[in-house]
Amino acid sequence: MRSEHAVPTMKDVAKEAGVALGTVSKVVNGIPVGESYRLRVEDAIKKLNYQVNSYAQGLKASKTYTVALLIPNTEEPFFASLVYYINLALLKRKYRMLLCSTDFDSAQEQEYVTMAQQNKVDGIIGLTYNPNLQIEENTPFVAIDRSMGTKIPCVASDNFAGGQLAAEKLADLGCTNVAFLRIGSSLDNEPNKRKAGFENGCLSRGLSYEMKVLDDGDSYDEFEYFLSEHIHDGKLSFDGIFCVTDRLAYLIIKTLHRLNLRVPEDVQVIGFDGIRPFQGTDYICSTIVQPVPEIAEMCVNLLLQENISSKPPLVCLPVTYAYGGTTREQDMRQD
Amino acid sequence: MRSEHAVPTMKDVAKEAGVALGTVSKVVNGIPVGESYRLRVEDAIKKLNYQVNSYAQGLKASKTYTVALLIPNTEEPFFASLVYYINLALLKRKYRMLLCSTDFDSAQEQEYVTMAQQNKVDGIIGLTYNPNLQIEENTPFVAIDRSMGTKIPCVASDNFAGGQLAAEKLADLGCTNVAFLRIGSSLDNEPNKRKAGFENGCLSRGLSYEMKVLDDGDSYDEFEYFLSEHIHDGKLSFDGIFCVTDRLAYLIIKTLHRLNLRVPEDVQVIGFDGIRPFQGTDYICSTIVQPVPEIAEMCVNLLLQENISSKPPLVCLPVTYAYGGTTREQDMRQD
DNA sequence: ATAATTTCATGTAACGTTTCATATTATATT
DNA sequence: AATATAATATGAAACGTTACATGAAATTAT
Repeated sequence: MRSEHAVPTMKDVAKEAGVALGTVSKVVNGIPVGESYRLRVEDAIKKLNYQVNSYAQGLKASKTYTVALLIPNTEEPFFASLVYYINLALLKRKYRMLLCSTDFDSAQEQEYVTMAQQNKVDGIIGLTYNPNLQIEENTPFVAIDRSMGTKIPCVASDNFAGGQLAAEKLADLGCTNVAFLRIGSSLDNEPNKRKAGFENGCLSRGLSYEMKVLDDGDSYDEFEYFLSEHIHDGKLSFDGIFCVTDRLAYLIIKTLHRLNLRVPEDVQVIGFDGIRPFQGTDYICSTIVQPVPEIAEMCVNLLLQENISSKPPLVCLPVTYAYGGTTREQDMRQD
Repeated sequence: MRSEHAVPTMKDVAKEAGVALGTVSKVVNGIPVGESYRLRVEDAIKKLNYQVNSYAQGLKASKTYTVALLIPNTEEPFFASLVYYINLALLKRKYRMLLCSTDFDSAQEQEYVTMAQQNKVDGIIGLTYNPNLQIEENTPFVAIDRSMGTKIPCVASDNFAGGQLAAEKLADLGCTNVAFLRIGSSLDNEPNKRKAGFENGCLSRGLSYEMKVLDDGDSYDEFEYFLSEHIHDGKLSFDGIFCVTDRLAYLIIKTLHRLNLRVPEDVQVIGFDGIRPFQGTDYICSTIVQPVPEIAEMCVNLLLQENISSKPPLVCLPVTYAYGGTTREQDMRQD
């Protein structure tokens, strides 16, 4: 006994329309077919409410139309934004996304790469921290923010230029004595170029600067010590701070308030990423904005394009500066 | 000519191990098989680096092990959190997620439901706003935050209790004259019960209260007018405000600052959702926290469970209160 | 009017699994 | 020792699609 809700197949459509199986396939795939045949098939499709079975297609084509995205989590705003735009770029091309959140865990990253290959994804986009991730030769891979050898293209913001831009902005805003604060992975990744860019900018603009760089395991408290050591008579010796991320900037601003320093009156702060709370129009702090939609589009483009020969090893996309209340451009304008 | 990188199939494994196809299938699926056979197959699998083709499995089983998630976007913190935990709950069960961001657009919601069914997903979890969404009978569906008829289970926080809790907290914190602010869809959805709960709490605690409810299309500015109308001699007539979401609370707090009112000194504010900026430990405001991990787990459970008979029409999960700097529990403790 | 050519629908094979009826081997029973 | 029974490996069929070789019909050329 056939189930009452048996899902119709091409065979059913062919029988209903009185045509051959192959003809139905052609109509479904938009391949030209005699007018009368097309109409009959289209009617039958509507009548039976037929929908193609993408699994059978996938089996036949040995293509899955699925791309895995490896990302530490999907809650931090920058990652959430990447997830959103990459998913969008994939859906636009009729691809779907297998979302793998790795929680910054190397073992889990490897596990997901293996799993992704088991699920026979057509490719992987990865923002990963595992320095010796094993990727199968025949699985297309695009990395975000970290070069993983010449065979794998890497997409990132122009982090060096971003660091430089931050220094230049602080100089334009009247700073003379600035600090660079960083916490996070010391892997050789693209975001770590922000430091060199900032240094470069400080030198070319004659800013005196100090660096405080913490590692992944270090305690955030060291920043508080660092800052309080630079307070004399209630005044901070820096008039500008560049934080490696908006996240850090957010925490530093809180710390500065605890230390009875006002932002931006006593010290101006610039972050990096371009986070806007609740998808609003305002940035959480003055910041160097990463072009997330463009990064997403570029990743998907590189991953799915066929002409492998032309894949560049590193694509750096331009960043911009945005005011977010923690700098003093108003004062500048009043001049 | 066979490609050099031909992907190995069960057939290849069977030949390599010198056993039948069905035996390989059993080993792969963990079905007991003679010791010597198992070992030979396992060796062959390792040697050929065989991985099952989930598309062939899907075709045979007419199961896709894919669940579509319909959600307005993946960037707003509450949604991002749902995406994260639902994805996690699905991966735990070897399911994958087809992420569909609808941008609050009814037409797009319908489009995605249709597309999800074309992709032959095993079910759909949806946080949707389209009041007359067409869902196929045989596609399992679980709704979040909005009842969609008796056949479709709905999972939500206990919004009524949350509203009540907010009123009680404000009363405990010494408020006597409070306001409820809401903006958003006027659909008959679960979150809109926060208002009734709050009202109920105010009545039982003898708080005098006022409500300002705006619709989706309305301008946020009306809140600013509303608040400024209640300022006399620089003092706000409310000493407590309950905002329907943390997002609104965030905006209202900014507005209060613009109106030269201090939070929590002049007026205490409680939000709803439990948003923590940058996945930190601190909440963005004092708030009623939604149990997102539990909501996610419940959705997946309900969607994938076989015994259809026992599906409850509405599951309300308990909320909690969390301090987030915009209320004055310190003052209470100092008593 | 017949032959040559083009056009296009047909239907079978194949994609890589799982399942199930059958065949084979090992074990227990008389 | 010979048969009955249990245990288990085998391999063909089927899932729904696409691609391709085949053949039928229509068109053009002679």
